[in-house]
Amino acid sequence: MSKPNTPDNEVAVDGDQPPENGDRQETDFVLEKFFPYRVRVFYTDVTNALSEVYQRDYGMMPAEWRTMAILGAASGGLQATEIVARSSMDKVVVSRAVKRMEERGFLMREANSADGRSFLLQLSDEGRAVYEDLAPKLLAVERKMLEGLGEDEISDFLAVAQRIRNNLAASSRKEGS
Amino acid sequence: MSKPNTPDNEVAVDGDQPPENGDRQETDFVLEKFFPYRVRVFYTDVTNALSEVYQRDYGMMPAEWRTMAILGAASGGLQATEIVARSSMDKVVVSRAVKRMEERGFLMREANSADGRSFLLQLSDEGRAVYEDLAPKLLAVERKMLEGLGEDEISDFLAVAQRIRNNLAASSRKEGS
DNA sequence: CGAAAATAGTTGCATATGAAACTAAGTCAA
DNA sequence: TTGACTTAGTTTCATATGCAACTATTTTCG
Repeated sequence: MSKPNTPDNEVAVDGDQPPENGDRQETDFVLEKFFPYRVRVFYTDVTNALSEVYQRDYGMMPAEWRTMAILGAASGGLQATEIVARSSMDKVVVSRAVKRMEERGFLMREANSADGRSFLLQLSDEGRAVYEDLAPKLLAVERKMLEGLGEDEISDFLAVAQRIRNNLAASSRKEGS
Repeated sequence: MSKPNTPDNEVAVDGDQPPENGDRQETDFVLEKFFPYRVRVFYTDVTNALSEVYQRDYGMMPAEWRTMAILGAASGGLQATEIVARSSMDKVVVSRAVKRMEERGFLMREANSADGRSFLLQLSDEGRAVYEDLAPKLLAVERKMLEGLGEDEISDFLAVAQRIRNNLAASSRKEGS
């Protein structure tokens, strides 16, 4: 398994019709070898491992946890916009996460005197307690998933991911006239 | 198991952790550096690049494209179960993708004489034409995103991803039973 | 100034999702 | 056989999602 979808120019040889489980290649597309497919499978596992924790312990959704993670690290109040920017989540998603967290008493919204359109968000005491409980657990999950991997392997991995993102950004820029 | 939404553990922050230095800021969580966060950002870009194509050209959803990818590579008819197994998608998702593709004339369902519960699925001529159009385009996207990367870099990347998955599988197995 | 454009955030709508219940068919064992 | 269990696939339901339209402010600039 080195290169994804290596085109080996194989022409379909499909003499008759097998009764079941036919598996002949007509084209050189094989989902299991397709790089994006593997990325998805990988991502699914990673993300499930995390959400299992905050879902199970506090019934939180991904957007809520991410919002909490950002607010937990901040000292003053943040605007929702900053959370959007730093979480790379949709603004609608953030809006709803904030709403739900406020309802649950995890965060407080104060009017922003500097800008009447926005609010300053910060964790409540309860929210902070949840954060202090959850953050170490999630860092433990991270540690566990990276177990046995060297620093360099991890940074290489991230570097490759970044280069791929750059490639994609470049090509979408070319089309997005 | 505990009910959802119910913290089944102490929220209290009692030091069972490494010695602190007086400061109560013990949690050092930075979302932007958190490995799973980066994986998500990466995944989002990769997946968007793909869906942009089949979405734009044929209004297909991810599940439909994946179903098509598997059927396109097969010669005989496949059961939905096989698609579930090979796509790592939920069976409900596959069921609905199949339904929609049938409605659109992309695939055909015949009764399975060997097993009355299931059906044999295969692409219609129209579906195959779409597949033959789409597969090369998506392989091109894959090529583009991997541009400038060596084979070894890619295989290292995938190997790391696999090791992480193994770590996760191992730890969930430990908790599971 | 004040009208147009931009921005923060929310909401409406149409669709996507997955867990669990369900139907139908097959398998197993006595 | 028959009745319990398993499996394939669909449906139901409750919730998640994101685009676009919306309200309410602020900014821009003629």
